[in-house]
Amino acid sequence: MSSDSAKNEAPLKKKKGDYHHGNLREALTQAAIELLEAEGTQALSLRGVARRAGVSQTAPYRHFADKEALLASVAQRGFELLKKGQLEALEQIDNRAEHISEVGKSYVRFALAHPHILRLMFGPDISCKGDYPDLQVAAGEAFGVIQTLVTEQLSDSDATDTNPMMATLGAWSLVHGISTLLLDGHLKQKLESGEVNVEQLTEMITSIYSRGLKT
Amino acid sequence: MSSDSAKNEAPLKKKKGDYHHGNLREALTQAAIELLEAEGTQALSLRGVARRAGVSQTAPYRHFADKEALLASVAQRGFELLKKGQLEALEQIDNRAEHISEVGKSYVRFALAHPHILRLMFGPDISCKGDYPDLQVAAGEAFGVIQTLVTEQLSDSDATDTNPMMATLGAWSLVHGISTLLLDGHLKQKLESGEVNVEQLTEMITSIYSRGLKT
DNA sequence: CAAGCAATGTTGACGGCGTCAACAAGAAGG
DNA sequence: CCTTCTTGTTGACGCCGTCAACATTGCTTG
Repeated sequence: MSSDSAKNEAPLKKKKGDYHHGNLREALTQAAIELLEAEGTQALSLRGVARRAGVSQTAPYRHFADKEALLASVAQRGFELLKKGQLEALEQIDNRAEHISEVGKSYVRFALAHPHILRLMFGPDISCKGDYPDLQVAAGEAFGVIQTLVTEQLSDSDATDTNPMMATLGAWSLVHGISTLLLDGHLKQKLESGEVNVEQLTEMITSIYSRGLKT
Repeated sequence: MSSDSAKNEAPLKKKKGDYHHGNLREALTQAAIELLEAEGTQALSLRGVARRAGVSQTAPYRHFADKEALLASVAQRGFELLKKGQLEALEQIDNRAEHISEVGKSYVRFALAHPHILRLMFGPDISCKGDYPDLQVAAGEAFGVIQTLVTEQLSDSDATDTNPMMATLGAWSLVHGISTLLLDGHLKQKLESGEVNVEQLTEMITSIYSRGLKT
């Protein structure tokens, strides 16, 4: 979005001696993402985030109601990034029939690239997602990408008795299930036994589902 | 395994004045399950578990290396319970073609009945599952049930080019994805918009996948 | 049956955490 | 310049997981 201009109006690190930071909310979110990707959810503390941003332990409370609110901000970034990845993956494929597999693979790719963020986006660390409207909007938009694809695929086929929303939820469940099982290490050993890599697995599985949509 | 005999050799609550408990490992696991189901992972503390079992805060360390080891014990129970539910669901259905949907529904039922335990079973709270052999065995057995079903279904059809292991992983991903998305509240609002309940959704989606297996 | 030893439970302490109340420094507007 | 609001700091509280040191109990072996 915004590249740093010459004036440097939004410092991400506080300069020593400055009492006011200038853009602490953004800096905290960024610091949280970095710590999260490096250490995981368990190791992510509000105090640690504050330290990394160079402020005192209670400074975050001027910008976030509590730790969960900061996590929600991170999760929102996650959904935005996920949507972006999906759209980019789609741009490169013309054949409509391959769209579902392609967006599935980009979903899995995102999960493997940002495991901790994905868990934050979906897990229980943010107990009530309804409390964060921005987060809900971002999540809804990412879902919308899948929804469009599945609906297209259905209208291309002759399966008029299949509810588009239900079919979408199925596709989402499928790629989400692959992703979370992968992250938690439940698929790794089984993949090795079949000499198949993750991309191939995703391709196979989404194909099976996609085939089921056409009848 | 061992049922309590007349002698009551395994008290689950320590009697006041008894220095030794007799079966603290079991009692702690049970206490952890109760607290988990009542309050969720976030609120589950080792000290709280010890309090509920009526022992001091460090007593658990005689039976578990650390908090994670206790959680692993709970997760193991979860897998055993899941497998049991799946087998029971299967017993009641003769028609082989309905088996996948049926075990899928029992998986989702388990998830809704024990959300916190399911998250423990799969989530990152137990960081390295390989460290707990009993847990891995239990997880493997629950997976085995799905594997048997999918392999049966494949051999009933004429799809000889589909790898049974990959098809199994797909089925697992599907029901696992439905379950976790449900738990985290991502499907609820979408279900309402389509006036469909959870059982129906699971039925529809597993049917789509199952159909894809037959071609 | 007694002595000793291993197993099991307790007490007290340490540092880290999330969060709150009280205070301080700077910015903004008259 | 003086007031007032925003933003950041200090210090404290009660939790947490975990460790070391100690106490109690029950089993084993002579």
